[in-house]
Amino acid sequence: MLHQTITIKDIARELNISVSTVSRALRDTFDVSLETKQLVLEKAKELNYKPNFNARGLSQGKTNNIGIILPFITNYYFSTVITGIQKIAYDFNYNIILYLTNDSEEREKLIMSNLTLSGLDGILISTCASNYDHVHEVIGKGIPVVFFDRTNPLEASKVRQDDYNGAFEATSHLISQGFSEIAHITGPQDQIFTQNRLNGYLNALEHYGIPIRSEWIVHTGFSQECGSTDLQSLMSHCKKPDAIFAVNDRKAIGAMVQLKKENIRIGQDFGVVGFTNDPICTLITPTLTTVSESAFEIGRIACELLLKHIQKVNLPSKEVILPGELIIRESSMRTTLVD
Amino acid sequence: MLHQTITIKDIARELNISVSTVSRALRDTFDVSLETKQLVLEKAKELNYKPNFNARGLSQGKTNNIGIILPFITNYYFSTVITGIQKIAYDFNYNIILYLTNDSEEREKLIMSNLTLSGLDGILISTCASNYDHVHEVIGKGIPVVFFDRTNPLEASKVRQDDYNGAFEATSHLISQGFSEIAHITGPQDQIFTQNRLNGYLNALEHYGIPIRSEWIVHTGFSQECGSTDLQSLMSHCKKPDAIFAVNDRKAIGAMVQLKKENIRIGQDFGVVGFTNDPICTLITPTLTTVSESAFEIGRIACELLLKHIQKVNLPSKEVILPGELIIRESSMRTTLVD
DNA sequence: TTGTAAGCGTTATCAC
DNA sequence: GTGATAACGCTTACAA
Repeated sequence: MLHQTITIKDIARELNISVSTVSRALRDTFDVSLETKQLVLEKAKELNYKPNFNARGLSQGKTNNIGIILPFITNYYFSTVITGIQKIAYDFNYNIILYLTNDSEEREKLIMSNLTLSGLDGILISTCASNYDHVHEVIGKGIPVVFFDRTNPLEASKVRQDDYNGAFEATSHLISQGFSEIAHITGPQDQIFTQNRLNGYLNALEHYGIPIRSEWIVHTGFSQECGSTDLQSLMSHCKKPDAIFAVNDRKAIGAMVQLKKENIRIGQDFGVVGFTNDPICTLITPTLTTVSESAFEIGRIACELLLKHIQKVNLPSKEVILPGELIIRESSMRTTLVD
Repeated sequence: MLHQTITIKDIARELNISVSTVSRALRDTFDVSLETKQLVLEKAKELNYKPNFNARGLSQGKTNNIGIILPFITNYYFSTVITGIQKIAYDFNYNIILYLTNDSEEREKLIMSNLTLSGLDGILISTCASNYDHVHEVIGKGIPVVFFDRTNPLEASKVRQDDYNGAFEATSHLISQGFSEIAHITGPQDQIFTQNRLNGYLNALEHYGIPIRSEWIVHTGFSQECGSTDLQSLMSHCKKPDAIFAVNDRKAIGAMVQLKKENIRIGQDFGVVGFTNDPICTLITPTLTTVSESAFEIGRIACELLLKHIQKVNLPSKEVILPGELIIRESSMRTTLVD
């Protein structure tokens, strides 16, 4: 009795009707009598019938699987996005299949090219790549793709936060607190969201008539460790900054760790602002000012959009930009009481 | 040309051979000549052939998909476990499909019963349930299941950390630091890992001849907020503890937040130890003493074990217990310099 | 070593 | 409304 699964054939046989009728009844099509439909559903329940998705997929050309491709899941932002995606997917009876690129462009391309495309109805991707042939190929095969978080110049649907305005507000806030030597520590230059945050920073400085110093813009990685080393290298210049705007909270925290080591009073003497609103912001001392990203919403909206594309083949692509919100905490307040 | 996919038929036609030969060549079976194999592989590459996993799954009765069922992914521990699982799965050409239960037993059962079992070769689960009929049903159908993290009394393969010893060491450490009024804040009583940590705590007290006070054992939820409220309620007793061992780092941190509010000096006057070794432990002030869990390893080993079960039908089940390691930081050190 | 044909569980296209 | 039957792409006896 091991591995013996119930199929529509079994239902058909027991009910003395044809498989096509059973199939129709189960799918609730219009051309089946209410009576037989009842009978079939009852019998299906009785036998504990579960549809075989491989067979269904093979004959319909769809699978109810969507792929998620992203760099990591071990941070607040991405894991929350996935939770949002999962919610919608689950509600609409889609499975999500997870692929991690480790922020490696090579790996991302490998995954995409090996992708069992026949097994995926659509793809949600936060790309770490700097060119997009591999995405083109997939789109060319008619598989809908929706980008989230990290964006790109392709003609495709995208869901992301408003990086430019968030960065503009963050920088403006530092200026309003009286900081004027503001550095920016960020990630690789080839990411568009990185560029947007940089532009927000630059335009805020410009807007307030503060000179821009290119040596105060540091491009390294996204990790906390990079935040620490970035700060170190900034402090080695003869002219030192009195505040930093970091591309994300992890780097901001890395910088704070280093500032503490150098006995610089965060808030009072040195302003720090991050980006993301990782829950950790409220746990560290001092608490970290940041720009909130609606991670769950981004996941939710991206998934909804993808499902629409899956349902309707030539749906025009669409870009959704969610506003962030500046959340002011101790790390940027001159009046903070550091404990 | 949209959605037009290359099948083995195309390869067969172009090469003037039969589909079965193509199939054999692609699967690298022994009964095909080296020559034709070469030809087929070349042509496959040329046409950019990608196998259809639905078809393959349907005919072989396997899918190369494994399901992961767990409460959340938005914390360090689970997201790291998944990363470990993903690594192995990817290396062996398996996809992982993610299901989140939100720590709801009802939801877990719903997911399991709706599971497109035909679409899954095996399941990795961190169950939040207190009875296991739903798991039995799946195992009964011959789908291999490996439990990770949270354990249970079923006859099945399991991979988990050594909760008992970790808790024993954590508590012993507090005692060795001179704390003697040690409370334990933990999760729901029906989880076995919770019970194990509780037992470790109890036996350590016993071992050092310290009386056990049942009012100092608080069962609530696993969240940080619960940690704060637990501490509050402990401090409302006339006899107050001078240390806590928390079931996880989140609750420990919640307790620390509350201790700070009450102006109690953590480390010097009040010892705190957590469990997990979330990276946040090193970022908060004071840094948090904890028991490390090998999250990535647990994922890796669980996945390897599952793949073995998938390959070999009647592999005897096996329980792997990974040791934790006490990591001593400021929160439990009487000599700590709190900044 | 290769080819033929049946079969995996569904859905879809016809007839009736 | 219902029932044959072909098809989806692949694997796998069995034959040659």
